[in-house]
Amino acid sequence: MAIDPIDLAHRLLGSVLESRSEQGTVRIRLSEVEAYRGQDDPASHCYRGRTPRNDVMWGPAGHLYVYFVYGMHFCANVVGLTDGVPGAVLLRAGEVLSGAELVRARRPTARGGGAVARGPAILTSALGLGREHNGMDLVDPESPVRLLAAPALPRAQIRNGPRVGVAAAVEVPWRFWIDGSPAVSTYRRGGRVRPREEVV
DNA sequence: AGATAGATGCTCT
DNA sequence: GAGCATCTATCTG
Repeated sequence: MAIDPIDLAHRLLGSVLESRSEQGTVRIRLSEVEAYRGQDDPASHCYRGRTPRNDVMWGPAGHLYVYFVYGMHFCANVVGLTDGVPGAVLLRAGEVLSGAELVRARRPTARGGGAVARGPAILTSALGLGREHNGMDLVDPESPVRLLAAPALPRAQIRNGPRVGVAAAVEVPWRFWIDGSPAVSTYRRGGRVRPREEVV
């Protein structure tokens, strides 16, 4: 199977991600995603070639790519690629359809009270995903984490704009979200803010 | 609303 | 050693 990350991003919007564990089941309807594609995309983890971390992004498609960032957060992607060009779609936000209580317990301080998961690290922890889920097949019915595909949304309901939180290629408009959804992360420009130089 | 600082550790150069 | 596909609390207007 081959699917371009941009097409995958469209298809993911409105789809439901289900995560089962001993603690319970959480279902989240995706409302915001962000596409990354290829070794010529400076913002992609694949920019400098294949490494142990980004290995999953080379396929197969439909698997989960989970990575650790900023020393404390995990982010989750769905792998999508064409013709050996690696890629993935970052899951940024969604509405909690079931398991809101568990979501609250997993991240008590997050805004939204368990009804929404705004922000990739919040969404990932809401689903209880970590290192051990990296590479899982989301299409396998036996998998504890599954993607329940929904009919494609009408294009008119989909908006797109610049990516969030990346220092390179910010202008690439590959962030997609459902128009009017309450579960969309607030835009923040990428890269750390440099401290002002001392004036002598 | 917007800006900022701090938390914290993996990954690659 | 530098740089992160971030979040939250705590300011300032």
